[in-house]
Amino acid sequence: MTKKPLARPRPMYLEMAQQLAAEIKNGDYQAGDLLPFDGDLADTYGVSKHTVRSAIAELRSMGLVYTQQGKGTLVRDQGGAAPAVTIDRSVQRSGKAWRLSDLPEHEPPAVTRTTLEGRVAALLGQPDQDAISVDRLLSDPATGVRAAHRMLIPLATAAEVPSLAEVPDVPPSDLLKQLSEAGKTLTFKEHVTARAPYPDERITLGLTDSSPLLISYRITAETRDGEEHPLLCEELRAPASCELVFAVAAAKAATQRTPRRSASA
Amino acid sequence: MTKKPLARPRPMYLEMAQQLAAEIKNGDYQAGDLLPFDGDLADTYGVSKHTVRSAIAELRSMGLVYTQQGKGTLVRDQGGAAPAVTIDRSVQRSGKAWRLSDLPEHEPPAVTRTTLEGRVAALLGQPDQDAISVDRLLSDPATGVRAAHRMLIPLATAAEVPSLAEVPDVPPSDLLKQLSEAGKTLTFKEHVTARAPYPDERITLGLTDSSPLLISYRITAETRDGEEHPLLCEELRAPASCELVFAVAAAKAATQRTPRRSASA
DNA sequence: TATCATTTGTTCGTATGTATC
DNA sequence: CGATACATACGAACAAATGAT
Repeated sequence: MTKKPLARPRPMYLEMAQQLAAEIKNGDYQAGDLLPFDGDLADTYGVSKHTVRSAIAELRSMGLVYTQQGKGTLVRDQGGAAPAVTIDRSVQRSGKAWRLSDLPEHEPPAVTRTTLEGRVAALLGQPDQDAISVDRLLSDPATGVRAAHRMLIPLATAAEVPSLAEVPDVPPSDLLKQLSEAGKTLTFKEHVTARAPYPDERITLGLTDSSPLLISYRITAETRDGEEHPLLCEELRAPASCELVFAVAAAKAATQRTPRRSASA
Repeated sequence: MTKKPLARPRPMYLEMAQQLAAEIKNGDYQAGDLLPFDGDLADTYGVSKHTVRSAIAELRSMGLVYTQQGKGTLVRDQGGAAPAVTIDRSVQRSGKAWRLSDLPEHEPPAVTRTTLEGRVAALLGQPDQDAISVDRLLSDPATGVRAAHRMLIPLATAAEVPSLAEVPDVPPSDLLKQLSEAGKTLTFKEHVTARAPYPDERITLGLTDSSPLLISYRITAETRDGEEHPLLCEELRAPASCELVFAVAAAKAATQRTPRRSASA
């Protein structure tokens, strides 16, 4: 009289999510369509509402659908074709004037003083040193997509170029101009990763679900004595509905030097 | 009798996740430590085990902890400082020889013929055209981290440079060399976004949870008649424990041209 | 404007399966 | 083998948001 565990290799909610995902990508559900509601899906699949919710949570975290309380579960407009917002991370220069393309500010920047720690400290090579932090909340007027931008000016850099610290909440390109006028040759590296947002980030960025966050650090460095010395660090946190675009520099590899310490180059 | 929309209490599980996240980042729990188990946490917080599970699911998707069935919930080794693997996406050139830094292959590449669709088709500007697809599963020997790499050679490009299609499963840098030898001037753009993995991607990439996936498209283009014509598209899918590094080109902005169509530059 | 049905969100309780020690 | 602890699944109740009446 023992129950047959059905010998299913994968959990039912994943099976269900995979099937629904296939149907969405197959076009059975068009973008903007409402998925059948919890109860109906539970009946047709012969499972409980809870299992349906787990499956839908999977679909949501995959970015295939989004849900609105009181309305239903809607299929995302995803030919996978176009991201909601394209954030251009290119750097342009004409003489000592720089041009960065950024989203418009949503609020006036907040200037604070912080201690460098974590990934930022590692990238700047200045753990436990102090820095001026300029925090901005950016917003794309067309879509309402928000992103958080933080410009970190280490005190060591401000000591070299004091004008940076006087009015730190100017556009980032102005800071680059001041560094150029101080005689520095600037290079740029971007470090990109992703993670799920923290609860407070979900609020400030206006995220409805826990879809991932793109994290990008732009390190502005000067090349001195053949070595790169980091001067500034910008941190950008944007929802994954965005796409970051980089114009990649094709460095000349005449001299074969590999100063990178990365495990896998 | 109007409703106060402001004083909304946040859901308990989010509150709990935020507090636990703060404690982890505060150092109350060290890397490798076991979190108190469901039942104890439920008692101390005065909630049900189900709510504890929701909170822990949040922490897991944030990458702060990971769980092992039968063992417990462990705190990730994350000073937030160093990513597991740094993937160098720089491009180096010496004459007509190119050098790309890639992870070692885990299996011999699989060559198939596909039709361009979705984001890749949009980036190449060739919807519904055919292409040669070379799929590789990369693996970092030190950490075991895996990544999926796909090189797409549109038939239009193969028609211009037939040698590409003859042996497509050579290292990407070899393809660049052939393009260079065909007299083409190459430029590179990377488009980076993130999303949660599909179930099959979780399997092939060996992911234990649904932490995000970094998606990067590298478009190799030639500049002809002042316009960029895409030639190749590489798709890289890597777990978010990785970090992608780009050396950003500082383009000269002497002529102010903005051919980008992006909504928010 | 207010009410109401619909649908998702959150929380509880409970039970069973399964991996680890 | 047994205890522990996470994973999955069912059922139920109420809260909150939405849209229509």
